[in-house]
Amino acid sequence: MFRVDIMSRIPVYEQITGQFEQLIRAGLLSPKDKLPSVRQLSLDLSINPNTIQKAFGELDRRGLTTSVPGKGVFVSDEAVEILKQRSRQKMGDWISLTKELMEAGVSAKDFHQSIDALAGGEHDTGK
Amino acid sequence: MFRVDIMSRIPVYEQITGQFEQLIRAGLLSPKDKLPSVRQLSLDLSINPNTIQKAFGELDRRGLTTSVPGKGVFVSDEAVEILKQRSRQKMGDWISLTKELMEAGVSAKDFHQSIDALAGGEHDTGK
Amino acid sequence: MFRVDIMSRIPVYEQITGQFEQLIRAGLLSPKDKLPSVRQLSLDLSINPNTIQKAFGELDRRGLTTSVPGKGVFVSDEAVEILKQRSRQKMGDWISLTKELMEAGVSAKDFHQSIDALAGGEHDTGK
Amino acid sequence: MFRVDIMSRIPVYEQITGQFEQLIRAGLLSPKDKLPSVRQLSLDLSINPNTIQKAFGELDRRGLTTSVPGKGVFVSDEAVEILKQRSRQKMGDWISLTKELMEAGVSAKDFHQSIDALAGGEHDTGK
DNA sequence: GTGGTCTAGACCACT
DNA sequence: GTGGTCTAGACCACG
Repeated sequence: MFRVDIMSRIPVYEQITGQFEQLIRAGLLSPKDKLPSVRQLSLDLSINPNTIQKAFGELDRRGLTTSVPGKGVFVSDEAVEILKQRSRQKMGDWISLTKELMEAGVSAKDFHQSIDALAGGEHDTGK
Repeated sequence: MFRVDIMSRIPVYEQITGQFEQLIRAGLLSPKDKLPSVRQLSLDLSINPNTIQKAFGELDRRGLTTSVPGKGVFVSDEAVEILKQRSRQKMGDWISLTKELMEAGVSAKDFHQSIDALAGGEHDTGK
Repeated sequence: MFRVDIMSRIPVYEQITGQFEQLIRAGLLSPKDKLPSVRQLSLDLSINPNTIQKAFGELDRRGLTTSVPGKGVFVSDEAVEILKQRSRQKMGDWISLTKELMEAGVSAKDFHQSIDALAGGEHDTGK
Repeated sequence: MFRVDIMSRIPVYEQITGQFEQLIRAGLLSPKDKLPSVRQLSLDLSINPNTIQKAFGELDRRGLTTSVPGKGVFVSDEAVEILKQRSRQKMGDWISLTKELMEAGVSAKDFHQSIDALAGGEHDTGK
């Protein structure tokens, strides 16, 4: 279920937090669900427990999880809302940036092509 | 040649820097060309000299112009290159951000629609 | 805590930014610390709020502070690192320039004397 | 008399102008003296004539030489004065930079050591 | 209360 | 004439 690439440039703990966020967004992990224990995940991924701990700390700091000492780490009630909120924020940033680039001369066509390229070319250019 | 909208929510001095950047990008203003004087532009646009000064200071800071006290403000030799460089940078940011949003579940179709909306609405949404 | 010399030929706003940089370098002002408000500092130094504003804008531009409208101006998390980075950069420039001057015939002895002169005279030579 | 390093990062034409400046500074080349011809220098250094031409163009642009079509390139009367002027300018820059670094916490001792290192250690630290 | 922007009018140093 | 700085006083949006 989890994949961690030791060789990647992006920190391992971020790879972990990222995947948990995906699971929550997809509804595979819901509020009050329990995350795997630090020890267990550490063994499964062959990753230093400290790194797992750091990832969990990040999730906590972002309000996505709640740590209950002695019991485990649980998805917070507001997790879904927080993720939505963050997406809205980023979408706002994306719109601002797109506007700026348009003023700098980038055409709508350029954007459409880039998007198709990023999406894996599952959309034909003819529109 | 210049248009300033005093009612816009975007600061007047930014409107001015923006238009000068456009002129340089379009080649209507080339390296070593002289910009209008602070006082002259102030009169033409009915804008306080201080505001023009702030705009020119911005252009200077960005390396697009060189101010020579007592002589005037001139387009720098590197202006065009700097603008290109900045566009490249921003395009890179845009791609990263788009990728992130795709991972968060935004579909290619959503992006295509947003782009068409942004390309269609020429005027400021602000105010 | 602050001293501003209105008679100095170096602009007041630069004197202010300089002193804040000193405070940060000395650790008397740490990341997330709040700077005095524009109005308060304006009263304390008997300096026009606009001038303080300009100084704060400079600090912001340099990444040393973060302005939060309605709340205040705060030392940024990266401030210390930025100052260190800038010193490294300037030291590199200094070495290049010194090499160049040596090639142009300036002797090591000349440099030693200049340094002692600069280190001895604490006050501004200006005016 | 001339040495050009093809592998160096600094452009060949700059290496050439640099060496001519040295000769003028040292008095080995005086006002009204004739520089070697483009063809001759090209053969001696095994360098493309265009590169030599570019170097000579630079010297002309800087006012150090005067090209007389059909006769040759001659050291200008003002060459020595221009070089002195440039050194004064650079020395001013050096002083400003040194002051700045001192304010940023670099001690006089640090500077003395750097200078000795750059000069090749021909000056003992004991002072 | 905070920071941010703008106007009006003034002075300086430099060319 | 030019750019650069400063003062005085005002208004806005935000928290």
